[in-house]
Amino acid sequence: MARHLITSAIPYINGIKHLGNLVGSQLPADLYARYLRGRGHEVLFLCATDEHGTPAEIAAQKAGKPVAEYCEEMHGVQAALADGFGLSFDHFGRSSSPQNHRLTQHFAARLDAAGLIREVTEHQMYSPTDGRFLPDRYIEGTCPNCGFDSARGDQCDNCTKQLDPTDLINPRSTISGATDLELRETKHLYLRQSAMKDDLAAWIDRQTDWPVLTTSIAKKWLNDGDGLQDRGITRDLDWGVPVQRGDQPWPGMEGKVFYVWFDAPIEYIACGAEWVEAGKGDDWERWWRTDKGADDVRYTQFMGKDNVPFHTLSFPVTILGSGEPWKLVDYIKSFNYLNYDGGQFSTSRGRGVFMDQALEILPADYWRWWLLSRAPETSDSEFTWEAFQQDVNKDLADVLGNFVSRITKFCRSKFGEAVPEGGAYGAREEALLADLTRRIAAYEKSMDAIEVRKAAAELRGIWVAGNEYLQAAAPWATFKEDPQTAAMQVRLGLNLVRLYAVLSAPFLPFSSARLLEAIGAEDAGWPNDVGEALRALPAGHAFTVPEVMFAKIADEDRAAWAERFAGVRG
RNA sequence: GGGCCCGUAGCUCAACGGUCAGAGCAGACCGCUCAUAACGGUUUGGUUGCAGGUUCGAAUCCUGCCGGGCCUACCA
Repeated sequence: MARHLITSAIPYINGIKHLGNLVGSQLPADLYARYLRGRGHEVLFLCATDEHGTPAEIAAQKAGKPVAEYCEEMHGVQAALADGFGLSFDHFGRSSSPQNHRLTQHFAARLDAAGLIREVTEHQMYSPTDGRFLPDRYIEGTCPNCGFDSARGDQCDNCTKQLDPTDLINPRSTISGATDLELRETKHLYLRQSAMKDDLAAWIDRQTDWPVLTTSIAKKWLNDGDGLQDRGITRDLDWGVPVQRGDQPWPGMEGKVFYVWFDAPIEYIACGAEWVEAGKGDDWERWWRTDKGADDVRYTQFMGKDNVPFHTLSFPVTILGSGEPWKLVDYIKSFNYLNYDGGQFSTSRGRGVFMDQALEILPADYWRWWLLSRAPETSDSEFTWEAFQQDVNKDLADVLGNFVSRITKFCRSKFGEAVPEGGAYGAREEALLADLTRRIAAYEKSMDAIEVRKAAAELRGIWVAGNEYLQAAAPWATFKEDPQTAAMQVRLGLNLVRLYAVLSAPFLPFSSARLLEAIGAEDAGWPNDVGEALRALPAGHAFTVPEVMFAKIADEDRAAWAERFAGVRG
């Protein structure tokens, strides 16, 4: 038994996430956490909402609420959706928690003491009308290069030229439309990432088993142009962690907060403290401090590719630069993007399926299965309703659901609703055991390596093996000549249902629970020995025939949904 | 502009220097009738984007070209 710390990239607070966000971090992290728990390992799986930054303040303003109240509400909404998808976080925290405030300020003090923070005076656009400094993206104007009239302050979407907000002709605030923007002087703290470039490079070079996606992005940032740049870690905002050195004031930084990308990863750690505070655990440091028991912990992070620089560079600088024995990540699993029907998911245009809508139209396991079995591991992948319908109907309804249906119903009609007695294994059964043993080992290997699509394919193969067995054994034919042998075949088939429920639980937790309940299984332990696992339900054991496990998606539904989610959400 | 990734059967993907390039879906045929008209078997289908090169041997390594995607540091 090993100890596994797992974190999923923390979702931003300003709205409901779409399926692309879900499959990029939280869902695979949950798959891995459930699998490891199933194997009997000790797991701490943490996630939280990322609540600071300009977008949160603006979203709150639009909702007509104080930002703290808005965040609390949205945290509740996201927590409920996470629950709906069966995301089994040990704790779902908040980056705005007091624990994170304290820890973020603590790290800042340590980094400052280590000489890794410097002050920089710079000029930024300020909007008196909005009463705030505006990030480059919140300023629009006419592109000096091509004349496009909606160029953003960081880049022109029309000619792709990179811009500085001061380059724009007739700049205006995208929040209020105000044009009375002025350049103001302001002072910020920068994290001297450049000072740790060599340490980071050496650390990345040692990670030979990480996904190419992860290491290539990290190396790009390390070596691009003049190398790793220092990064501003403070902002002129009201909502956030106040800039302090530990619990001491930071002269010159009054009224400023830490940049959300500085405090967000620290929340991974603070979330452990929240977990204890919530009464769910009693010692978070044994997961996070290598001097307090975290030496034997394996720490795995999950994220979309856009998050990789912060997890391979900025956050490790925070950890290493502190000079304290915090647990550093051991493995980073990153994902590409899931596109929607020929384009990108778009939150602003309501294009694609969002978590709340997904749960309205179908059970969570449909989404979990499809998203995970087609996860964008090696390249971007695409959601289409045709593929979704076809794959889900085939894999879940026809292969798994129908297997459960045919064996339970056959037993009920010939032997009643209890596991039949009699008969003994022959060559066919021994071959099945050998086949399953091999397939389960392959499944475990893929899950251990977090090769999600491969694991799904192997699980499906295990389901298919059940149908192959029934076809070959043909208990409906055997029953006429040799009821004892038919009883043995049916008993084996019913035990396969229990085995499938156990093996499928990481992918299909809700369906797995339904199956175990229907079949009346008391033991849902991972099968260490297949032969033994297939004797778990003894002769005479009562069961019930479950309702249709997976109703098929009809053509009319598919067509209606395709239209409904094509764009423009309320 | 720079960098990275990808281009393999109609579709989604696997093989990452070595037996006839594999699997699922879709298609065709056969079988079964327990089952959600479900299941099983057989089978059609590929000069592995193009052109060169290295090698006894290349989908795999190198060069160039064509096509697609992503990233490029003040959104998070």
